[in-house]
Amino acid sequence: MGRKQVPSLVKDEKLIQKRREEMVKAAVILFKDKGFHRTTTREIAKAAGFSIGTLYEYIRTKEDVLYLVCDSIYDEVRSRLQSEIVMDQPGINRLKEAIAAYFKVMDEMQDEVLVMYQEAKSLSDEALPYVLRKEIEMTSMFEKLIQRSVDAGNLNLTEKEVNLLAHNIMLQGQMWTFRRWILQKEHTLESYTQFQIQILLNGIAYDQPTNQV
Amino acid sequence: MGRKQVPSLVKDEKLIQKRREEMVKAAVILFKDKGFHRTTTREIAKAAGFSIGTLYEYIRTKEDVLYLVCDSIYDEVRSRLQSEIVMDQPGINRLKEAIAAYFKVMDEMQDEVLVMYQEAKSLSDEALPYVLRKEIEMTSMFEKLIQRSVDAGNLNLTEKEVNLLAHNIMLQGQMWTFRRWILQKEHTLESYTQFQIQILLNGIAYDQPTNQV
Amino acid sequence: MGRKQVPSLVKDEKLIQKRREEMVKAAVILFKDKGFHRTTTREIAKAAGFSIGTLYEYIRTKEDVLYLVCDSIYDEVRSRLQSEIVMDQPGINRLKEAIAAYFKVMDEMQDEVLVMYQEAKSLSDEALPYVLRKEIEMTSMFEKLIQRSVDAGNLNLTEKEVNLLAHNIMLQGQMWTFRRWILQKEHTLESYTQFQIQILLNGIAYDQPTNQV
Amino acid sequence: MGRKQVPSLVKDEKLIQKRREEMVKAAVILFKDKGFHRTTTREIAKAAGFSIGTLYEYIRTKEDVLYLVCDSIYDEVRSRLQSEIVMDQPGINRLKEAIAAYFKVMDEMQDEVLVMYQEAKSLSDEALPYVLRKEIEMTSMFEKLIQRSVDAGNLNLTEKEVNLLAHNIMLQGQMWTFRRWILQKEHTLESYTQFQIQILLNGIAYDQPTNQV
DNA sequence: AATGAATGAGAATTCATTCAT
DNA sequence: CATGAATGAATTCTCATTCAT
Repeated sequence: MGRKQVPSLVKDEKLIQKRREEMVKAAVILFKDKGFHRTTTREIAKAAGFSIGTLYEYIRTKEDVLYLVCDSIYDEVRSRLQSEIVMDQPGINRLKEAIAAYFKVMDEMQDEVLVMYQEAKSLSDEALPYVLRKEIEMTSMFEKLIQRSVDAGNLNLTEKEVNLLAHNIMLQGQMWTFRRWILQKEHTLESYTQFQIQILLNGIAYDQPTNQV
Repeated sequence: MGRKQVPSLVKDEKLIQKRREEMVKAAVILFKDKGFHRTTTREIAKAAGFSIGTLYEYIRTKEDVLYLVCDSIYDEVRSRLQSEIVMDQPGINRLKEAIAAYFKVMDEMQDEVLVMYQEAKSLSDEALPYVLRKEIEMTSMFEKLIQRSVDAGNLNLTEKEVNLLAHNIMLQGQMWTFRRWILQKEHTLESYTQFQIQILLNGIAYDQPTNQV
Repeated sequence: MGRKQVPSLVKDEKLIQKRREEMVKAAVILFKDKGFHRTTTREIAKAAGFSIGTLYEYIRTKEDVLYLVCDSIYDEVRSRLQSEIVMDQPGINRLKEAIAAYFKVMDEMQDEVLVMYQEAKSLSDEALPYVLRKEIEMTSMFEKLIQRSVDAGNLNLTEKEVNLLAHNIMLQGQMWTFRRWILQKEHTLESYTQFQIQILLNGIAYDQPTNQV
Repeated sequence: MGRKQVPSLVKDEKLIQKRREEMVKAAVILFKDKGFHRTTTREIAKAAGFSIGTLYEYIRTKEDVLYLVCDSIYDEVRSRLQSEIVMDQPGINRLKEAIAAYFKVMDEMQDEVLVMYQEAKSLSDEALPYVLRKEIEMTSMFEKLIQRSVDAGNLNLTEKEVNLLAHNIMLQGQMWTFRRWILQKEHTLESYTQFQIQILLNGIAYDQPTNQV
């Protein structure tokens, strides 16, 4: 639901999925290395293991590859996240765990995350909204988690503050990859996670006086 | 100090500076609109008001333009910041004022900031370090401010935490432009600033119980 | 007699004929719309109702389709013409009737005629003579009709003049389709036919003074 | 007046004209030989004596070349015609001379005429009207000549007949090139001209009884 | 210093044809 | 016989860069 249709000349749906996976996998590596614009369609085809003609049996334009890449990365992030997060129980600790899980996924998928956020801007006006929607969906996942703690009386936040907090979480996860060149020199994922959670939550939680997480 | 030399065929330094300013001004607008790769050197020259031949009298490659753009934006950010921040006196309030001033500058220079962070990755391995260094310098400006509060006993943070906090500040400023499509729909710069400062500081300041900024 | 052999991988002659008819029918529509070069073999196959693989079971190259199209149109023109023309009796009126019948067929088969004369030039040096021969055959049909009137003493023309007159008739029929964009705005088929016959014949017939047809 | 603007990146109008002439000259030869679609832009550039890059400094698309070719041929035809036709005096003989002059120009410019009428259909919907208008203009030149003889009482024709007669003349001129493969085997330009004029006029002129021209 | 015409390597995309299933 | 996925040569067009004037 809500996914942009990328037309293919090939009919076999299974095959389409398989080939596109190969294509996306190859493209991520290339995009990470050289960026979307400096990567040629021929390189993508070659790296994916098929001919340029075959590539174009599964997409319409080079930009389609970028869209598929972004789409696929979001799906992967979400799927990994869902397997790590238990959303059944409320509470600050659930939220903390979710944040940590999210940071972990960002850490594991650094290359993909980097590619997605660096190159998404090259999507056409038509494709971009689909990708932005996914970002909003992920953000609202955190909003819901935070809201639960608010509802449970563990946090005292207005709606706008909940929203902003969710954005902060999202961006701090991305920051770990964007600023890897400096952050990952000086911090481990664990220390980074610990401190960010502390900053995010301790200022706003009721049970403050003690500074521990 | 630490600026990459961009060679020019023209001798007159005054003229070089003038032409490059025109060129950068034109390029920022174009890059914001179409991105670095989709902007042609012809377009830059035309928008800057001179011929393609003249453009190449003042740069060596298209990438030089990007470097000059990034360089110039950093200088502008810093210069605006410095005129707003009083660094002579320590204290949490000074820090808060600095953060607010930084957010304000980011807000005023949204287009430029967007261009710089979106396109800097297209810089060559040779030019990139010069730009990253500027980012580090700006970050350490905040580090110093924070450190003063630590030294003055207003904050209790390890060196790594100071570093991370500075990064958080930097990124939150950028986030205001990156996520403008969603943030600026729901928040004003003032409310955004207020809340981010609250999150950043209240969790770590000694004088917590009261939730004011 | 005198038809170019287009090889097929399929043995069943009935089937070959059936498939080729489907293919030609589809191709005429496409060629009329987009021209031979802008029409793809895939489109032809699809419009004909079978797969690209099947198309190539019945032809060797795309040009074969064009040849089959031209060939088929000529056959259709001739067949329609023969059912309308009575060649048994001589006389000027027979000739006039034949011309009118020919113009009528051209009018009915406008699309096909247009395609044939516009695209025949794309035939290879090998195939072209077969098509030209058909044109010559049709021309000489008119030559024979005219010659009969000459032999019967109704017209006074040299052999070369008979030939040229036949060409004029042929071209005036085609002109009705070629220049449809202007002619068919200002004339009906009937008025066009009337006047052309008048021009063609009254100048050369013995019984001139009266200007009637 | 009424000419489609073909944009060029080059500013020097003189140069544009010169290069386009070279380009058209080269293209006519190639188009005659292989047709528009089978001729590549690289071939055109090479034959014109400049690089592919330079070619595209003077046109926007390949189709522009075709338009320039058609446009230039029409201009050439008209200019040659005007230098041969005296339009000051009326009379049947003036008309006959004009027809002969037109046939002569068609004969001299066979290659160009062939190219124009075979390939004009490949023009876009946007460019085609400009070319058709030229055809109409030429046709109405003959209309005017015929009308004069009508006005002078030498011919007795309705307006529609005048129009159709003009079309006949136009097409007979073109026919000399279209059907060159057969006509020019059996006729000289002179005999062709003589006979066509006789057919066209003798049937409609008042002074008929004697069949000579 | 300024200009802008010339260059050609390079990039995306198409499409006739083949061939394994 | 029928299918349609695979192929890659070929084509149009772009654009950073140069250099003669």
